[in-house]
Amino acid sequence: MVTMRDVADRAGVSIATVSFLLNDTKPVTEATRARIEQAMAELGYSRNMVARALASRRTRIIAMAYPALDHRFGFSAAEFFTSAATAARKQDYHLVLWPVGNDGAELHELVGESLVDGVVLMEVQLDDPRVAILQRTRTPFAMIGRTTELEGLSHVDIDFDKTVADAVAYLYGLGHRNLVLVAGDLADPRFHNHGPYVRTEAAYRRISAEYGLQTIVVVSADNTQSGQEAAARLMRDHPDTTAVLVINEYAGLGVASGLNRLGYDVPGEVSVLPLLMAPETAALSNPELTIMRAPGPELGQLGTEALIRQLEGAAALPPQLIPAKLQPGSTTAPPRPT
Amino acid sequence: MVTMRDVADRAGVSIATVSFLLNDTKPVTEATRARIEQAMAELGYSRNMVARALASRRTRIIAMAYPALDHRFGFSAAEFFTSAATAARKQDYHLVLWPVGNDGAELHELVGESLVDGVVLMEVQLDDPRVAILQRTRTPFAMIGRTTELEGLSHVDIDFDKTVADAVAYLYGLGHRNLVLVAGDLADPRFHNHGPYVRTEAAYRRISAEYGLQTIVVVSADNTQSGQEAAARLMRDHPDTTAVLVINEYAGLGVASGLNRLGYDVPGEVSVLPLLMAPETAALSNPELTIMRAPGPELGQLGTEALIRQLEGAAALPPQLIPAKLQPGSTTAPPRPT
DNA sequence: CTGAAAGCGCTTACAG
DNA sequence: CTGAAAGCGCTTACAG
Repeated sequence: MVTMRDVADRAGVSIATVSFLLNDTKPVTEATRARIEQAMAELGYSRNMVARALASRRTRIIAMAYPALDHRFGFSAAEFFTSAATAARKQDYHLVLWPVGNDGAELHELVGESLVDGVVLMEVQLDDPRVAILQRTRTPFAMIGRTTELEGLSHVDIDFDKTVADAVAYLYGLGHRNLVLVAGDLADPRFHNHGPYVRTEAAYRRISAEYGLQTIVVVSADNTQSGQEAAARLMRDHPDTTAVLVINEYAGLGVASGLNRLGYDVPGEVSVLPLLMAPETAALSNPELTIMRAPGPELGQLGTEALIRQLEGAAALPPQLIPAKLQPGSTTAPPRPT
Repeated sequence: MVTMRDVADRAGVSIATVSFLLNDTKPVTEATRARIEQAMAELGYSRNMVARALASRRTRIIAMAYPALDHRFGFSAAEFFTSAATAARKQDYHLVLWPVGNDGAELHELVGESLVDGVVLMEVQLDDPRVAILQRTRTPFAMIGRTTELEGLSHVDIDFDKTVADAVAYLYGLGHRNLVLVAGDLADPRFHNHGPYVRTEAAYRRISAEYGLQTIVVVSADNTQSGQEAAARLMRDHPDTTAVLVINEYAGLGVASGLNRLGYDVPGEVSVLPLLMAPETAALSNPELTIMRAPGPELGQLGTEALIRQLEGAAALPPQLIPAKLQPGSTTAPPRPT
């Protein structure tokens, strides 16, 4: 392995000067810069991150903590990760995906090892035990999602209110008056405090009332099968339904295919509009779903940037809420005239 | 931060003894063990991985290099990653997911930093430029997949021959004689040397000939849309078809839904059997697909274990090939009697 | 603008 | 079985 010592010797300088140049921490004359750069090129030097981390007490590694056991890692999670990794790399950080349990045991182990400078927390619950661990160990972190208590916590999240408002406005504008929300299952212990479920459903109840619409909510777990069953249930109990909004990504696929197999024309008879879906998931459906496109890439980037600002001691950005945006597909249309 | 020094002082021993205990590298008497363990507990000590890495010249970090740009990260990749991370943790290693380009630029940067002890390479191409980089830099690595040249390279892969043989035997046993393979698109530059495409198609051509069957192959990209188009094309050109095998995961979804929307009864008229699919993908289809379940978890585990054996200097295991296994669903049945 | 030196928190021969 | 000490490859006051 070629070290800074080797470079310094060949360039005829001290290792301090090499370090100053590499980190751009002190000015170096053009002449010595040239000698050092030539030496590095000739020797094929590259800096040892481990030694740098030990000496500087900064590893420049950020962990994205993902509750792998409780949440499947699908297209949406991949979007988060990819955009976060890109954002980190731009600022000379490495972002790694770290599977952790929701209870925080692995997370505690991870931050104890001094291996990461900070943590981006995904799939934050309203009362997330992982937050307490990070606070107690004074680990810098940013949340994608929100706990109930937010005092001073760096976070970004989906703007559920605006997402639902835009979705309802869109369907209302098409002429729909008989809407149904297929919500998440808060009775499932893994999701009993799941912010997106709670906030989306609350927003829907408020907004549908504002429009003077009947508020009908049916529940589905996040899988195709359950979405299909929800579709059957809701058409049985509410046969006048002309448009369905769906919170869960995979339930959304199931609602669309379930309506199809029940013989309903989508969107001729019933429109389907998932509220938080990745485009790659939407493309799995046939016809391709009209969706409120989940802002995964934006959130991954903003969450990472918020964390890095903390790490660099810059002023914190105010929390940002990003709405999902309408992405046209083939599952929404005006209701059939009666 | 509480260091080994603090623990040693409190326990009245030297830091060397603490280290010997922690690493189990030298015997320690029961009495001192107890004192050290108590001191660690009282102080809440946890070892600094960075210092350990620098001193031992081993970071105990393994990177799983994933070509994020060229391959979407879906359920199959998530299976690899999760099982590999679990296997690594069992042996006191950390496995991190590292997005890299297929050309190897980021990979070169990564291994130059001395941040990882080794690399698990996913989505290996038949002539993968990343392999040369790892060899040149003498970085230990294991491949999930195979290059053409395999001399001395640690690898695990799918047993494509057995997978196809089992799939054809199963359909043949049900009575099918008019099979079609929906293969991958080798004309796509991102996949022109994609081992799974090449090997699966070759296996199919050989095996269908052995059964005395007509060998019919149509091509599809790996998305739902393309799979649907392939379904339409193959039923138009080969209306006698009673069973379809599909290489690509998302094309498999499209073939099934495409047949449905063309009015074919699946599996009454046409059986559909994807050759390499994750169960979570199969569950997205309706009815749920019968699949050859891709051995993602096994490969992730075996690839990681193979790498760790290298890192620990243990004798290499022979390369292992794991077949996909039939997982019953609702898209295969005997052909309709004619 | 550059350098000598201490130090980051461990591991590991070496000695006893 | 235990310890003193060198060293891993850097960064960073401090001094000039």
